[in-house]
Amino acid sequence: MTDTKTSTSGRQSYHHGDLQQSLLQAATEMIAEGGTESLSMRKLADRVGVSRTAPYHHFKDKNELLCAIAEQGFRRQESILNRAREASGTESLQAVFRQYVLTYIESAHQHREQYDLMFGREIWRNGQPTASLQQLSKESFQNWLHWVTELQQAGLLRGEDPLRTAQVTWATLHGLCRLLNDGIYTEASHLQQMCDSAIAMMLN
Amino acid sequence: MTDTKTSTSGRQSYHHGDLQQSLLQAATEMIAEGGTESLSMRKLADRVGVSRTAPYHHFKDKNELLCAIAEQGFRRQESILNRAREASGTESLQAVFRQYVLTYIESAHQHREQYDLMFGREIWRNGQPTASLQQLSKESFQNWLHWVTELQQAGLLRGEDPLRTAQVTWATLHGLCRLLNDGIYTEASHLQQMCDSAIAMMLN
DNA sequence: CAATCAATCTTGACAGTGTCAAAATATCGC
DNA sequence: GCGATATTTTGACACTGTCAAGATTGATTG
Repeated sequence: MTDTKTSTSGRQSYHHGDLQQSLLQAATEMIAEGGTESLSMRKLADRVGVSRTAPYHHFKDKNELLCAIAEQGFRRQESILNRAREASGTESLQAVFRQYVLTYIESAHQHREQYDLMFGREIWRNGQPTASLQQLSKESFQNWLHWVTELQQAGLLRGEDPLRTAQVTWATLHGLCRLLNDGIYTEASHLQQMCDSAIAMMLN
Repeated sequence: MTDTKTSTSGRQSYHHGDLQQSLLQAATEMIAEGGTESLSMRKLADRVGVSRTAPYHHFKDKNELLCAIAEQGFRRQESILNRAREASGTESLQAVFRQYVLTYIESAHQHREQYDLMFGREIWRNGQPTASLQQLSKESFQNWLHWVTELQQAGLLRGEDPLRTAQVTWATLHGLCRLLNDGIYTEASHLQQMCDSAIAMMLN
């Protein structure tokens, strides 16, 4: 009768047509608005216009849904890092590095709730990270490790053991993100200054 | 009739006698065992041997209870820092600083769940931090800032603006704690190496 | 086209949660 | 001993995640 199926707007047939994708999108929005805690499976189902338990045919768990959303975040991070590494030929390494740090933290701040989800206890402690999420996050760090190794060899970054250096520098970025996101001890307005201070600490 | 009141062991009278303290203690234990999420007001009441809503006469909220527990954590941190600063006269500054970093991270790891509570979203984002908790955490950072300023003046730490330096160095510590606690990208067995790597980055 | 089958969605149900209101009980100041 | 006050309890409500069983549809065959 009416147009339904893959159309993202009109749904009144029994089968939604594209529930999985709609769920992901709506859930991402809800998390962005009010954090993981404001996302309940029931409200989500309501928002998409479907019954409470319908989502369970596309995601085994709430946990699995959250993992899927976290994965998207890791993919965004990956693309940010890749863009930076690609630009490494054109500009000065230090400028590229600084830009990356800024972009990383700004992106984490812009998608703060998703960032919290990516590294928060909700997934990594309470729930269980999906196999694919684990792999993705591992690859993400491997990417960082590779770049840090290069930057070290180029004489830009301090430190000896590349692995330790990668861990510590990343911990610094991560710590800053968390502090900014949670508003502890820091204010968002000081972002640039703190970044520069952090970079100065890491540089050779 | 029977001995009750302030006695911490025997309770069978209507009035518990020392509920507030017992609640705090039991809640701390439960959190240490299974994290914030495994602590429910009802289970807590059960554990202390009291009815579901009794705790609400001593803590307005679950939030307030959590804040009280977080406060204890801040007090422990404060004493760790104070001990370090007191020892600054006897030993070499660098050795004292290294010892502090190690102790901080080890303590955060030992009381990981409480540490997550102290800086996690549960309190600082979902709930609302108590006025006293806010003050305590602010003082905690002020303490750190003071020491960092001293260490900078003594030529031990890098950086220019003491505030930025304090923020960034602390973010590094905090980031390491979180990674260790959540087991992301790091293993607890590398703790010492990572600490030394981090310290090398901060030193002048 | 008709019949079967698998995918998809819904309704009903259960145990668990935080927390409010009203009632019960004990302790303390007089 | 009596009344005020502090403390604890029972009942109730709305909300959560998720399981089991039934209803509805679209796809696949004969």
